[in-house]
Amino acid sequence: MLERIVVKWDPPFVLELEDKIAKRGYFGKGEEIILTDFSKRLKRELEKYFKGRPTDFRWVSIEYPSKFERILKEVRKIPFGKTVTYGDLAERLETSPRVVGAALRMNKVPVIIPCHRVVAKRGLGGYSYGVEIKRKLLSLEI
DNA sequence: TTTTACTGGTCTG
DNA sequence: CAGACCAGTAAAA
Repeated sequence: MLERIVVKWDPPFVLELEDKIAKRGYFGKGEEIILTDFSKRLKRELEKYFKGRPTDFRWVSIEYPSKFERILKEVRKIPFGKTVTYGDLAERLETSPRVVGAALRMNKVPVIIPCHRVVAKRGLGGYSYGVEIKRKLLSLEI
C-alpha cells in the first residue's frame, strides 16, 4: 500500500513510500495518505527539516535506481549544512564528475538523498527539480 | 577565454 | 543496435 507524505513548503514537498521504503519524492502538490507510525515519524522529521533544523535521514531505507547505488550511498553521508563537489565525489569513488551528475539525476528521492548538497566546483551545478529549489534547500541549511 | 576530451549511464528511433 | 543527450572538469588551443 502506497503512503504519501506532504510537507508544507514553497513548493510543497511530497514523498511516497511503500513498506517503509522511500520510493519517490518530488516538489509540487499531492494528496496526503498516511497509514503507519513509520510514515508519521518520517513526516515529523521532514517538517523539522523544512523549518531549517538539522535533520538526518540516514535511518530511512530507500529503493535505489538499478545502477549508481554506490554513488548515491556516498551522497547520503554528506551531513546537514555541508556541501561537496561533483569532482570530489568522483575522485573518492574513482569515477568521473559527469558520472556523478548522471547518478544524481537518477535520484528519485530528493532531500532523503541530499543531492542538493553536491555542487559544481565553480557555481551551483544542476538540479533535476530546478536550480531554484536547489538554492532554497541549501539556504535552509545555513 | 573558448573548445575539446573524457565518462557511463538513460532515452529515442 | 546507433546516436543524442546529460546535474562536470581539467587541459589544450
